[in-house]
Amino acid sequence: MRDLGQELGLLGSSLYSHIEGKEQLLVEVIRSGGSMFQDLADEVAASGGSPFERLRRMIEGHVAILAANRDASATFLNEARFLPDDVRAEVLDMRDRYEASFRLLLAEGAESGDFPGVTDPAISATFVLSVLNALVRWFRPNGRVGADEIASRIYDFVTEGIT
Amino acid sequence: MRDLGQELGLLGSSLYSHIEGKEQLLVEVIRSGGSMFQDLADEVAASGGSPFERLRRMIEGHVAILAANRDASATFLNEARFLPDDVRAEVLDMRDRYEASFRLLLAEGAESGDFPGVTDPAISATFVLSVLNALVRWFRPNGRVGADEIASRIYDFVTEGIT
DNA sequence: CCTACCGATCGGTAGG
DNA sequence: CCTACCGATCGGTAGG
Repeated sequence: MRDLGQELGLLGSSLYSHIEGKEQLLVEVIRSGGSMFQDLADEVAASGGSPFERLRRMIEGHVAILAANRDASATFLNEARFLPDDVRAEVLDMRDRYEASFRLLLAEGAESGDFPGVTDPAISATFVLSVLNALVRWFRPNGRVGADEIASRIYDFVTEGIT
Repeated sequence: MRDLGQELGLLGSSLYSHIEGKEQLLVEVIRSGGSMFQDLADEVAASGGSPFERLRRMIEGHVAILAANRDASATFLNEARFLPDDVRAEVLDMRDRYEASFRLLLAEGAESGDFPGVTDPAISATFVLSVLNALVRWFRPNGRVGADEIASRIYDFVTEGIT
C-alpha cells in the first residue's frame, strides 16, 4: 500500500480515505480483467460464423486483450487464489464460463467435422487456453513478433500443429 | 520458516542450526527441479531417432517429470524471480538451455521436412512448452485423465492440431 | 491528506 | 533444539 501511495504522490495510509482496503483493489482489478475476456466470448458467440471463423476471432481477441492489458490479465489469471472464499468462487466461475465457451466451440467443430482432432473438447480447450494464456509470461510490446502476427501463428498452431 | 519447522516438529528458529537461510532452501529446490528437465533433454538428444520420435520422448518425459514432481516443477517454473541476481541468472540459463533443446529439435524437423508447420522454431518451441508447462496448473494425480494419456494427447495436439 | 501510531508477522540471531 | 529476543515490514486506524 505504501508503494501504491507513492505512485500517487501520497502516503500509504492516505489511500484509506479513498478505498476500503487492499483486498477491494485486488478484487476490482481481477473483475475488470475477467470481464474483458467474458465480453469477447459473448460477442463471438453472438456473431455467428463457422467454427473456424469463430475460433480465429476468439484467438485474435484474446491476444489483443492480453497484449493491451498485460497487468490486469496476469492478475486475473494468477492472483485469484489470494481472494477470500466468496469472491474467489466468483472469479473462478468467470474463468470456467470463459473456458466453457472454448469447449462449446470446439465441440461444435468436432461434431460438424471441422475439428476432427478434437476427441475430448475439455482437454482441447485446455490446450488452446494454455497457449493463449502463456502469453502473459512472454509477450513484450515492441518484441520481435507483434501481437497480430502472434495471433495468426497461434491460430495456425492450434489448427494444424507443427505438421 | 515457522511453517517449515512445524512440519518437522520443531520451531522455525531451530532450522537455522541446519540450514543457512530461507533463500538457500529455495535455490536448492529450484536447481533440483531444473536439473530433472535438463537431464531429460540430454538423454533424448543422445539417444537419437527421428525428430518425431525424439519429440514424443521429450513430451512423455516432460509430462512424467512434472506429474511426479509437481511442487518442485512449479517452483522451478514460477519462483525464479525471487532469487538474488546471480542465482536467478543461473536458473534462467537452465530454462533457456532446456527451451533451446526444443528449438533445435523443431528446427531439425523443419529442415528434414517432418515439421513443415515450423517456420519459426523459437515461437513453435514456446507454443509446445506453453502446453507442457501449463500442466503444473491443472494436472491432478487421480484426475480424470492419467499422465500417460495426457502425454499422448499433447503429442497429437502439437503435431496435428485440432484438424 | 498527514502525523503518529498499533498489532501481527517475518527472517534471523545470541546464548545456552 | 529451545528461550528470548531483534529490527523490518505490513495492512490499517484515530485524530486532526
